[in-house]
Amino acid sequence: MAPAAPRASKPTASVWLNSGAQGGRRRRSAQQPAGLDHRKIVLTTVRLLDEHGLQDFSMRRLAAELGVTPMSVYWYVDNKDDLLEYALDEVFGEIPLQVAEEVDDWRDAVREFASSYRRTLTTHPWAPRLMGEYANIGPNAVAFSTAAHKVMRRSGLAPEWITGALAAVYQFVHGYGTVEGRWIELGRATGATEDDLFREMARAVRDRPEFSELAPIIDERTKGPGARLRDRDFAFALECLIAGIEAMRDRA
Amino acid sequence: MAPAAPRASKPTASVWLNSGAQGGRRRRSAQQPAGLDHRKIVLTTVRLLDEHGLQDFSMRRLAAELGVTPMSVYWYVDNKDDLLEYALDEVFGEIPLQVAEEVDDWRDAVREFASSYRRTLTTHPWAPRLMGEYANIGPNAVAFSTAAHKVMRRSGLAPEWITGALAAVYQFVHGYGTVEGRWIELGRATGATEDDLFREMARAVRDRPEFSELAPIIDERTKGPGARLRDRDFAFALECLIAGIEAMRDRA
DNA sequence: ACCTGAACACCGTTCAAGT
DNA sequence: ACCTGAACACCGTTCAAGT
Repeated sequence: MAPAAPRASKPTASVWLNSGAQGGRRRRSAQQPAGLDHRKIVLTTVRLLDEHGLQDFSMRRLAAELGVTPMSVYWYVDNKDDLLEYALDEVFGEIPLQVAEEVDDWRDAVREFASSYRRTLTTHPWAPRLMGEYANIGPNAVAFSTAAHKVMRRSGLAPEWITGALAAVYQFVHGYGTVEGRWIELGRATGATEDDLFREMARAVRDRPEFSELAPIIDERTKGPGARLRDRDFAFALECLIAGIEAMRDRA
Repeated sequence: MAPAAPRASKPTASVWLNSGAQGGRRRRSAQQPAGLDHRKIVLTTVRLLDEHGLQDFSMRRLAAELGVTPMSVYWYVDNKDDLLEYALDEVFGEIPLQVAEEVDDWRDAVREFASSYRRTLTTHPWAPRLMGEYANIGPNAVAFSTAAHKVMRRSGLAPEWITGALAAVYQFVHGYGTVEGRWIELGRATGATEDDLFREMARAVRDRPEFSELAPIIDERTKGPGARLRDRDFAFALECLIAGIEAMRDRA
């Protein structure tokens, strides 16, 4: 990877903390000389990130993709950080929120939410990385948190436990989807299938003295298709969480 | 932040997949001209990452810290990615593994493990970012996974459910600790306290139409000290997970 | 109002050379 | 065996200028 990059402006907590935060300067509906546009820039950013990953994304590549000089983008966006924060909120907007709310059983709502979020993470493997970097308080991200809270409140848990239970579910789904996305990314970068990659890792671990303990698990995973096992584990873990929330609720 | 950096070598899955992976070239115990050394380089890397964060870490800064030319480091380490992977495995080594194994009740072992791992993440907020980037199959990381598996096997769950249950616990702790570490980092970068930062975020969210739903939660969190609430939520979520695992086990 | 060009201060890394 | 120096191909971004 290799992160470190020169940073001229001091670190701010989030774009969304700025007073008129919805674009670098102004928004115009009229056709501009180069046809540039805040939203067009953000959508192109998302597409480039999806296609080539975070490592290969640069302001200069984005400009080239838009058929424009690097500095043109800076008229619409203050800096790269802000642009990435916009792109991140954009993918939060892809998560459907109504479906979960319309379902009768709160447990089905949790399952629905979990699988939507998981799908978003695997579709945009760069997204969790940015979520770890920024504050996540864009309009779509806030709408998502709000909807998640609403679902968890239907569990019947006492109010003071809602955030804790939500954290358990959310962090699990987030972490799981992140790891899955990383395998997908790695596969694309190296040109190998996920299962081949896993077998290669397994081979490296096998040479270690501590291997004996992990042997059965690794052996199971090098046999079948990884995708099925991942679905199985995801489903089971989610049921653990739901059952745990019910158990804690009934204890009180 | 700003990730993208030029990358000359093609992406490999992990340093640990190389045949003689434990140093760039050779290890020598005798005193070298500049006193450089594989382990010294890794430890200095960890220290710099702790002190200044991932964004400000560069091979050139590392070399300067070591009192040496940038290219000297490359005699011991193939590239920046490999070095960061070494640094990451180094902090995995800080997690005590015996304590959890010696405890009688498997639930106490899980609690012990969870709090150790959480502490490691908050002490090295850059670490989770690297875990998302690399394969995590260094010797210390593998020892950690092995120990975690051993603990979960004591729960009495059927073998095929161990990995799923472990994922639930691990991903929760990982995600939670990552977020906590991020607040700590942000506080250091902006010079504000965590609670001040949270209040600033809350103010930004308050102006949105969707705010009404989140109001009570945010209000609760802007009052008291955030650290206490975070401990409370962490503990509750962990109990949810343990209770859920027990419930799923007893269902079978 | 919108976009360009040149320049600055950084990167990681190669390659040939020194001791 | 270990380390240096110069150079290359990239970055994000400022600043002054064009239309």
